Amino acid sequence: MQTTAAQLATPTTKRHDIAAVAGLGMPAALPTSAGQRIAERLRLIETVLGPKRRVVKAGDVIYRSGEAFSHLHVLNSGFFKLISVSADGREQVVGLKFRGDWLGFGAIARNAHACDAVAMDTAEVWSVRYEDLLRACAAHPALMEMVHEAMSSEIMRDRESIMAISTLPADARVVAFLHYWADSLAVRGLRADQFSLRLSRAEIGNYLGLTLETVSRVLSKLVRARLIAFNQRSRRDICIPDFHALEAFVQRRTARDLH
Amino acid sequence: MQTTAAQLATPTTKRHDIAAVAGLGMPAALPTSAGQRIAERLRLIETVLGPKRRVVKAGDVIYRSGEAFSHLHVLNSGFFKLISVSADGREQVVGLKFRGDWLGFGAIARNAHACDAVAMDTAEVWSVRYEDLLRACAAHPALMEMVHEAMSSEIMRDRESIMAISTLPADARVVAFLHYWADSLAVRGLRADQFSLRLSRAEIGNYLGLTLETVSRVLSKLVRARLIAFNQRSRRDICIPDFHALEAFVQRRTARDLH
DNA sequence: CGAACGGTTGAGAGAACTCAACTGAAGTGG
DNA sequence: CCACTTCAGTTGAGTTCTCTCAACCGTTCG
Repeated sequence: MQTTAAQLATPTTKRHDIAAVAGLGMPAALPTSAGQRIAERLRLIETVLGPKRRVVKAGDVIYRSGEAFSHLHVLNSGFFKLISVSADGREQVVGLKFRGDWLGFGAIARNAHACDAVAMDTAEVWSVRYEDLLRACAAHPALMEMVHEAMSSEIMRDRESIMAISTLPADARVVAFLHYWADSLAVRGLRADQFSLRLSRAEIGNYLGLTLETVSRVLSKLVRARLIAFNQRSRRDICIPDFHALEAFVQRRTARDLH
Repeated sequence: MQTTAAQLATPTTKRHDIAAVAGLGMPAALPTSAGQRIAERLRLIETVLGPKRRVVKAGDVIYRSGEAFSHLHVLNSGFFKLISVSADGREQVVGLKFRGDWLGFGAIARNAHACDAVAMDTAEVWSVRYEDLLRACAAHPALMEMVHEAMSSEIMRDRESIMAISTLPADARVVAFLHYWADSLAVRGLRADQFSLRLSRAEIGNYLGLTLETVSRVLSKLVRARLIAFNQRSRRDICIPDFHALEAFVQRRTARDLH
C-alpha cells in the first residue's frame, strides 16, 4: 500500500469523532434532517436569487472546459459528473454532483471552466450569474454562509477522494465509491439499498484510479460473495442488501494492510 | 496552460505552454503579476481584517483534527502541510500551503477541523475569527471575492492532485510534485531551481500515493539521469537545472501510456 | 557510544494492468 | 426481419509496476 506519514509531528489528541467514515465517507449528519436542510437551502436560493431554471437531459453539458466563467449552477434534481481533461489529454472524472450541490466553483479562481459538467440523467439546473450571487451574498449573510459551506464541502469531498485513491486497495475503493453514492442518495431521501450507478465501468474506474476490468472484477467478486446484486437486465442497477457486511468485507483488508 | 518553474523564476520571460505533466500544476496565473497579487491580497487582509499575527516554528500545529472550527488562517510566510486521518487510522497528506494561502476552509462545512495543519518551517500565520470574516466580507466585496477565489483554487488544486494520483505512473507523479513545488515557489518570487523539499520521502510518498522506497528510487533514477541533483549534506535540498528536460523525461512514458 | 531516524538499494512477491476473447443488448440498414 | 456493427461488460492469461521485506549507510541526539 502506502506509507503512513508516520507521526508527522505531534502525538495525538483525540482524532476520532466526526470524520466518521473511512475513505469516501458519509456526511456525519442524520439523513432525516440532512434532506430537509438541502430542501431549505434550495428554498433560500430560490427566494433570494431567483435563479434561471432549466431542464436538461442525460448527456447534456452545462459548461465545458475552456469556457469563460459567468454562472454558477445548483442542481435541483438529477445527477452530474465533472470531467477534467489535462493538457496532455488525460481524462478524469473529478466529481459527482447530486441534488442541492453547486457546480462551477472550480472556475472562480481562473475565471474559466477547467472541466465539463455532464448530466447523467434528466436534471433541473438552476443558474445564477456569479456577479449577482456576490451582490446577493453581501446582502444576505445566510446565503454567503451557505455558499462557503458548499465550497468547503467540496474541498472535504475532494480530500476524501484523494485519501481513498491513494490509500485503499482496489476493492475497498469500489466499496467506498458505492458507499459514497448510496449515502448521497440516502441523505436526499432516496433509496440507498437499490439504485442505478449512472456510470459505466470505465467511468467508475477512472474516478477511482482503476481500470474498467479491475472494477468489473471487484464487482463480480462482491456478487459472488452475495454482498451486492445486479439487475440482470441493466448491469448498472445495483442492490446492496447489507451495507455493514459490505464494509466489513473490505475493512479486514484495510486493517491487515495497516498491520 | 502551464508554465515551467524556470520561466516563472524570471518574470519577464515569455511563457510557453509546455503541456507539462499537467498533473500537479499551478494556477494559470500570470507569472508577471502573480507574486504581486499575493502581496496585494495579503495587504487587503491586513487592512480590512486586522488579523491576529503569530509566528510558529517547524512542527507546530495550528489546528488539529477534531477541534472545533472558529478561525481561518492565512500564511504570511512559511510552509504548511495538511494531514488528514481517517476513522480507521490511515494518514494522508492532503495539501501543502504556501505564502498567501488560506488554511481551514475544509472545516467550514462540518464546523470542525478534519485535518492537522503542521508548520514545516518557521512561519507567520494570520488568524481571523470566521464570524468576523463573514461580516467583513459582507462589507467588502473585494474581500469576499478573494475568499471565494482562494477556495476555488483549493478545489482546483485538489482536482489536479486527484488526476495526478489516479492517472500518472510513479515517476511522473514525483516529477509533477517537484513541478508543483517549484511553481509554488516561483510564483512567490523564490528560487525554483534550487530549494528544500520540506517533506521526508515517506511524506512525499504519502502525498502521491506511493511508498517511500518508490519515491527514493524515482529520485535516484532522476539523479542518475542528471535531471536533478541533491545536496550531499541534506538529501532534501534539491537542484533542478532544467525543468524542460525533467518534464520531457516523463512525458514519454505518459505519451506511451496514452497510446 | 548506541539508538533512532531518514534515506538508499536489492530481491522477491503480489496487486493491478494489458491484451484478448467472448457475451448479450441495442442500434442500423438492407 | 435479419445480418451486421457497436458498445458495455465479463473473464482469463500473462506481464509489469509497485509494494514488501530486508539489509545497509550516514547523521543526529541523548
